[in-house]
Amino acid sequence: MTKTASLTASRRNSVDDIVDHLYREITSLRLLPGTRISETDIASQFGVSRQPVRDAFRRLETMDLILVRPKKATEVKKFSMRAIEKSRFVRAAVEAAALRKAAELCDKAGGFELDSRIAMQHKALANEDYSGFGALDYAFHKAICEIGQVPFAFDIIKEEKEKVDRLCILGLSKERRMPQLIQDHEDIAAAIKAHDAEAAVAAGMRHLSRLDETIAAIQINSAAYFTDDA
Amino acid sequence: MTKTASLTASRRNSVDDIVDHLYREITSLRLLPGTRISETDIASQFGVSRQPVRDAFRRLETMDLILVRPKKATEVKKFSMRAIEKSRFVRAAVEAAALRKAAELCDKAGGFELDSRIAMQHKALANEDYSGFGALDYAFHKAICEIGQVPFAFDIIKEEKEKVDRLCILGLSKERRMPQLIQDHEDIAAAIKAHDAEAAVAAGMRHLSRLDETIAAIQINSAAYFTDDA
DNA sequence: GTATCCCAACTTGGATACAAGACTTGACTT
DNA sequence: AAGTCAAGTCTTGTATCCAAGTTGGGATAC
Repeated sequence: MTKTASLTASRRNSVDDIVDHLYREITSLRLLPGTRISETDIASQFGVSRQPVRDAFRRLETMDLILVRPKKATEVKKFSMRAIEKSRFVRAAVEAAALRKAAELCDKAGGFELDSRIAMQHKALANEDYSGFGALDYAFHKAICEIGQVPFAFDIIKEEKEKVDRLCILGLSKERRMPQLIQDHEDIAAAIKAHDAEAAVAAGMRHLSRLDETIAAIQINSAAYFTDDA
Repeated sequence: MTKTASLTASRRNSVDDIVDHLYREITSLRLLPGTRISETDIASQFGVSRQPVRDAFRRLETMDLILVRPKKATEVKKFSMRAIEKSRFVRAAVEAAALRKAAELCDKAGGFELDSRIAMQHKALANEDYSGFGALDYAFHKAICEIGQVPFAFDIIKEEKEKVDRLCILGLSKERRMPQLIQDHEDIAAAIKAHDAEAAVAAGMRHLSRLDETIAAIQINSAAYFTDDA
């Protein structure tokens, strides 16, 4: 989650619990876009009054996860292609910048780090551990940011990635895409190790573009979960 | 503040009014970082109960503008160099991507657009209209995004720019920097019109780096408004 | 049988009362 | 005179009540 994690740690009250719970429910798609949720329902689920739930709703609202329609109802926000394109653009820009830095600054230890992460991905593929691949994918991109000495870049990538990950649950299973994604990672790692910034960026953008196809397919198959804004 | 108190609470969503008001107060630095604000105080200022103010606080909290310390107090959040660096990185990455696209796609009309905006900036400089320069600066960067056909890129640039603008009020007056900034804009426009992406990015990064000096100076002179996190 | 209209039940928004933690200030003790 | 402890007053957190608007269903008229 975006917030200041270190500070919220000392603030474990019921509001945070409700926010966390609904955040997970929504991002995991257990609560589908368009689902109506009621303050009183959530309140009784947690055994508290409406007040903490209201606070939680305000936070989720500014996080753009729910849509509060006064006097009518509150529902899980639908996907917006406009928001997705914006998110994709940010991620592409940040990832490109991180890749350039990584290609410039990568040393032997960095190269080894990338290789070992890719090896773990191969192992996950061999073990058919599809659910664990997500974390390995995150770790790979995080390693790139660290090699490029732009650790905060991963914060942004993570934020944007999470937004889209929710969407991708609707798509095909990962197992078919995994070999392709690992191959992309190998291309990226090779370019970084060769200090070839442009090749690294090109490989990174190719990697990202896989997502576009997936999203396009989902948009067609699950049109009901999308707003018709753009 | 007192003049609009009862009027703004007319028939609009009072929560939005409170958020807007506090947002302006904070970003304009009329409310300095560290200033304590109380739910009951704001409530009586607006002539409403604590409830709408609480809702507003939740929104401002997720916007990272205030820090709510339960049972203690709520205060205007201080500047964090970590957050500023992150913001700078995002902006640099997005701006670089927009500049590359703009250099690729710029046509005659786009070049004219850039030139005319720069001409307006020269005029503002001649008229010593320092306060109006800010809007012209925004417009220039927005034009770049539009030429590059990435309109949402400006949304992000604007967001990040606003965060830092609050800080820059503490710095030196713009009048000394204006000629330099306009010169930067001319370099950027020339590179875009020449379809030289790398030169455009280089000029854009040089433009952004001016901010670093300003911020460094402010950090020293106004250390009280900064957290000591980074 | 169908269409229309009204009312009841649902939703969130706002106000108020009370609870609980933290800081301040004062008096009391040493 | 100085240190310590406790009460008071500040803060935000929570519960509950009422207001206002929308929706859907049931009853009634045709």
